[in-house]
Amino acid sequence: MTDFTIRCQNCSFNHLCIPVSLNNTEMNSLDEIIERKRPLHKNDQLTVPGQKFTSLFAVRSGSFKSYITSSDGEQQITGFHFPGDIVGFDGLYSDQYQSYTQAMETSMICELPYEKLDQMSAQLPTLRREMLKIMSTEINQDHSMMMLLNKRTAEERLAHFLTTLSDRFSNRGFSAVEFNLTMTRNEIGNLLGLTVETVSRLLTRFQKENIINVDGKLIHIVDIVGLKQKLGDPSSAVSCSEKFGTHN
Amino acid sequence: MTDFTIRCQNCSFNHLCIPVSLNNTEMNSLDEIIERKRPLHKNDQLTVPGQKFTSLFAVRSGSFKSYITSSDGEQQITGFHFPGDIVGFDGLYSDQYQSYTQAMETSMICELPYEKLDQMSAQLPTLRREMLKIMSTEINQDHSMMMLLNKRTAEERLAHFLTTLSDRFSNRGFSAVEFNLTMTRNEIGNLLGLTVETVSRLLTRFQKENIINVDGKLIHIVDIVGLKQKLGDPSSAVSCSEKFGTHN
DNA sequence: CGCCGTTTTGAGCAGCATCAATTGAAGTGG
DNA sequence: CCACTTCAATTGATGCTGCTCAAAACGGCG
Repeated sequence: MTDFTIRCQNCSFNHLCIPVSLNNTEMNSLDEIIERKRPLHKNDQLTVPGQKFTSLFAVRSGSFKSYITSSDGEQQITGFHFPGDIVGFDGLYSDQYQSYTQAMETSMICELPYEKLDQMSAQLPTLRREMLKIMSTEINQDHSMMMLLNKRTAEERLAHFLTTLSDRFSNRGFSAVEFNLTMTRNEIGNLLGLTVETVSRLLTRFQKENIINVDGKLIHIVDIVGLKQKLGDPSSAVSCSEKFGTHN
Repeated sequence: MTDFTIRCQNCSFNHLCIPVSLNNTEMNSLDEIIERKRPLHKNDQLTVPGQKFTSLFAVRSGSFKSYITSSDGEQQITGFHFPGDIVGFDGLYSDQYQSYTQAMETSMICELPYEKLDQMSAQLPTLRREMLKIMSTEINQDHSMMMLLNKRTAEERLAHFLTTLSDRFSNRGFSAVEFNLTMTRNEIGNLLGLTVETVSRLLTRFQKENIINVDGKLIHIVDIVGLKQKLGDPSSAVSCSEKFGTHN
């Protein structure tokens, strides 16, 4: 597809992405099979349940949410995705994607056709291993999430969410203390098993406690230590870091 | 190791296990690398967090629970495992298992040394694909679990749990309507984000409503239709079937 | 400017947790 | 083999966290 002259080599998120464990030669082979497509706009669907599984996708810019739905119309967000994240693993199960993956803003993706990826992985042990590793990470994150949902209070959940976002942005070279939420309060609540009202109330509470500053979608973390004290659990298995954007 | 003259070929759970998509030749190669070890006893740990990742494990008989712990001592059960289930995928992430996997009764396992499995998978596309597929299933199940925990009432959660157990036993050739719980009420509650008391109260309520019969650990499902009516969600993405024993 | 989706704030309520006590079952050792 | 200990399960009384319902303020966009 259109190239846009982007290569894994000079991608600023390659340390988070599939290439992380590949050497230069391997990265070049990977580059060969990647299709870089035109941007998606806000609310565009990258995958939809039932759609034939063909590819994994790496987020190049922007942000996505993944969610599943139940037959009675309930919606459950399973993760938010930022640059470097891989999505689409849910599709391997039955050769059909199981989730919606929707752009939360104008975003770009790298498409990794699975057949080619699979063939490459037969030759490259590191690639083979890396894919399993990413899926394993996802599984561990989901397990941490189960603990968060079952054992933590609303306050602890939101504190986890904010510190995790902070970590993720930091990993990507963005500010760890000031960032824009691309998701609504409603979506945050959906992920965390809380209502909008509770999320809103907690954000204002945190602000009153001089832990954060909230200006609409803009979050400024004033007292990161105070925020971390609100985590029920100082450090869980997979640290919940990178959790809130589970590869789906 | 001691052989016990069990082979995948004649294992009554091979339709649920890794061999499901392999042909006879492939299954034989797999058999070559499997180590069948002596039985584990109740409460024995198959894996422990931090332990070096070496193998995946297939449950051959008995049952296991997997759980993670947080630094403040909280424990979160992430799944129950029955014959044919594969456990250990959590270890790929950092070359160390992340969870405890503990026998709930006297149980047998097949050990699949990962290095050998990986080498085999370079040659066998079906095996390669199958491993990813199993992990993908696990991820989808975990996502269903998130919806269950975030959106369903206590009653709906327990109804889900019971129907899922029923399905899983049925898949394994056991009775779908009468089975023994190998886990305690406490462990059920832990998985479902409920307290022991709530689980106990609900079981007695279901019994009063003539939906099930409870005699200690022995559950008899009297009215499967009535039970399914209690599910908030008649059919979710991965049906939550096979969910409650997530491969960890 | 006016509309609509999002966010905030308040008041009241309920589902499930917590605390407490009893019973039952299982395992242990004398 | 039985007494004792320990753990699991049941049942009741009470309370709290976070949900529900409602309404107003805000903000982006055509």
